[in-house]
Amino acid sequence: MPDPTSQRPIPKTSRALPIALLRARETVMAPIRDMLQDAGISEQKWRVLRSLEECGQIEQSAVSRETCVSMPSLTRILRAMERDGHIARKIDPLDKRRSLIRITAKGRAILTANAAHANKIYDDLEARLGREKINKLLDLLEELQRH
Amino acid sequence: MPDPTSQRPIPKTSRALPIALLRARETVMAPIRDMLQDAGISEQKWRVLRSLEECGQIEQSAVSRETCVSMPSLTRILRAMERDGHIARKIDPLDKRRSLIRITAKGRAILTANAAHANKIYDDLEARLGREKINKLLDLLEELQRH
DNA sequence: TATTGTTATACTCTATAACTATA
DNA sequence: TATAGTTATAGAGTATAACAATA
Repeated sequence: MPDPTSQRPIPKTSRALPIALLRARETVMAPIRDMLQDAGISEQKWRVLRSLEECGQIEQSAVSRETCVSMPSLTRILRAMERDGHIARKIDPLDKRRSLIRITAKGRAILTANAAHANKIYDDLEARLGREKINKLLDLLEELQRH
Repeated sequence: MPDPTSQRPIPKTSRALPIALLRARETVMAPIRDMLQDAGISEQKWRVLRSLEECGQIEQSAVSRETCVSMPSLTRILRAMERDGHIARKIDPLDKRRSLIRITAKGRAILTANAAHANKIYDDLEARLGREKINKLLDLLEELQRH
């Protein structure tokens, strides 16, 4: 008897998690991209600011994990953000290989300057899908992370 | 009184849909990336094959929408896939601006060659999160698309 | 005039591996 | 030896706009 897994049909793309997650993200990101474009900040930098605001001072590898940006990309991005005064870094005194990153007041100002717009986008989404479903979706996505 | 939306705190990144969707996708994609690497096929080409298998012969703009690949990128990708015999194209006789794309037997062979492995990855995920939760997640993602 | 797809440009991200400094 | 981060390289993606062919 052949391996049953090789006989199962390939699922519809709408029922394949990687594609479904990508499409959903593209949908949700569309208005946010417009916002970030106006603000002159890339998606990746926005995620860095959001993660640092949330986590406080963390090492660069942690920023990489939080933001899903590769370390080589992050090196370049943080260099630009430090030059622009949006983040600051210091060497970890306990382990001089480590670089500790934190958001600056100027970086935080970018978040607050766009908070109202970001909330408006979120409210529009909530009005379309409903708060309960969005929360359920976020719960499931978080659970997927933990596994 | 100030706009109340500007006073609301920025949500945790784990409760922000764009970031949560990205992280979830990175988690799910990790084993699939290994599979595709072994198969020598890019993520984008894999999505093209999956979408064509599902939709039959469709025009290039539709491939772009289905796969979330921009038209300029798709032009390059389809050129390579046509060269490799994985897809075929013909001009739409009813509208000669349109390019109709379909998967070839050789392209379909890539899907079937990796179906067992892909199913194994899916089964592992299902074992961790549970079929019910995965289906609920897919339902919510599909609903997000429709809105 | 509008639309489909291509091309060109400049920029960014990725993957990978080699490298430096530190542990 | 192992780890954190940097650098270098090649490949590929994006956004944008200009363009050709067709409608």
